[in-house]
Amino acid sequence: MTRMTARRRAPRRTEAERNDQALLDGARAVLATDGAHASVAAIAKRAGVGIGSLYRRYPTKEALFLHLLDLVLDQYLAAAEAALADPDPWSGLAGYVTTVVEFAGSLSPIAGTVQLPEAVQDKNRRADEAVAAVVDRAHAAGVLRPDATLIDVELLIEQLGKSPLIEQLAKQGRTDLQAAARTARARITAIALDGLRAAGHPPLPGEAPGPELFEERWATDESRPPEPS
Amino acid sequence: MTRMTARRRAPRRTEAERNDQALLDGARAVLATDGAHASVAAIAKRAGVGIGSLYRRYPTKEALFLHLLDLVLDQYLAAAEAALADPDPWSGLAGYVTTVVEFAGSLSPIAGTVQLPEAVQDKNRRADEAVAAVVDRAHAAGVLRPDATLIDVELLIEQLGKSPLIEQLAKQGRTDLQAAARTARARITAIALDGLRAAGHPPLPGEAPGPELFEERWATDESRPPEPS
DNA sequence: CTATAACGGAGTGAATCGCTCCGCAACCGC
DNA sequence: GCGGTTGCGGAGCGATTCACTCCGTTATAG
Repeated sequence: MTRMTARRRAPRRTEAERNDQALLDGARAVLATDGAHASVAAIAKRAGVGIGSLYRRYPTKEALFLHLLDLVLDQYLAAAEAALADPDPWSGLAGYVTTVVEFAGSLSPIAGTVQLPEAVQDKNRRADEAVAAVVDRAHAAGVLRPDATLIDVELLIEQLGKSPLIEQLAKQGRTDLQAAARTARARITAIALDGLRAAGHPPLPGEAPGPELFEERWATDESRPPEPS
Repeated sequence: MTRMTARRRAPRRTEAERNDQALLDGARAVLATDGAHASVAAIAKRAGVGIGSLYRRYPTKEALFLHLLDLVLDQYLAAAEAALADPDPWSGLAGYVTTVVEFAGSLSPIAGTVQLPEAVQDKNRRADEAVAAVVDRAHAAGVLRPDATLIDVELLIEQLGKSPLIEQLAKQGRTDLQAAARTARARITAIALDGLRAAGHPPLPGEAPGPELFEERWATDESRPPEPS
């Protein structure tokens, strides 16, 4: 092996970084529209990048998804911290929900398909704790309806994050209607938030959902069929 | 295979009808979980029916979907009429939403993929008129918040109808958690309905969504641009 | 018994997938 | 200039999956 005397200035570093960002953006967009069946070819084309370049940066499709997932978890964390920084417990929570709904859709398609490394699971846990703090504060301040649990809020976010309308319009290339579709979803989010606010609402039906609905979604350990080499 | 001596008068006709129903149920289930990529093999297996039997009844996969779509539109219509039959405008609307959310998810995957025959378009229009009447009555009675339009309500239904959680659990075969997931969604629907009720809510953000968001979704005639590659 | 009709599913060609491989261009130290 | 290195795009590969066909089997009717 030739030995690397010193780390030289990478020649086309800038283009590489730009490509990496484009790849991540493209992956997010294609994942949102095509779901779990998103193909690497579609991602590369969307990013304006060759397939070969994609595979130099990421050894596999799954690695790209995991990296993307990691970045999205950072967004979750940042949003939760911003919510806690808001002096008003309600507007903190409401802002968190509206923010997160905007980018939550990319994740769910790969929920059951990948095995999470320890670091990502950790980050996931930290994000959960942060949003739990936001919800707890809202509960303590009496601005969030008492019968709505943390799980309810998280499920609501996930439910609103994945918009069939936006996805279909994106798939049809109707970029002209995209903005209208996003404000339409913002209105629906506002409606849901009004229903989440403490008021004289009738009690919610059924049992409060348990945490297992969330926890077991990413755990693929035993549910994943063993892969023989 | 085992000889069916015990079953005496089991004419093939009955089995055929039973198969047809099983096929439709299976198609609905698989469409809900696999989306537009649902395969005929999966549908047949889910229905416990051979592929050959499927293709004797329906000349093509699309024909099966269209038949299913027709039946679902009947459900929409029936739900809207039941809502109008309810003497209380609010509980009529609320019941409509909760009912429709249960089965709305099956449709959206095939929204942009098929060309609708005239009869189905007609039925679609009639269903739209019926739900418009439900919403109008609620508006007139002052029980529905005035700034929420018919389109808002329809989009809300579509948004809640497609549940990533339920779909993923179904895909993983976690039938044990399915019931919990459904009640969880019912709670979220209840929250949204509380936010839809007339009260001192702050005004909804943005412009009210126009009808084009809905109308142009099924129209595949010329709106579909020839796919450039 | 034979004839008929509905059955299930292996098989088929086409399409698509993740991924590899390689020729080419941009940039480096000299 | 020049050789060497690095990143680039995409044709092509084997594997997989798709919608659909075809046919041998099986239960009922006459």
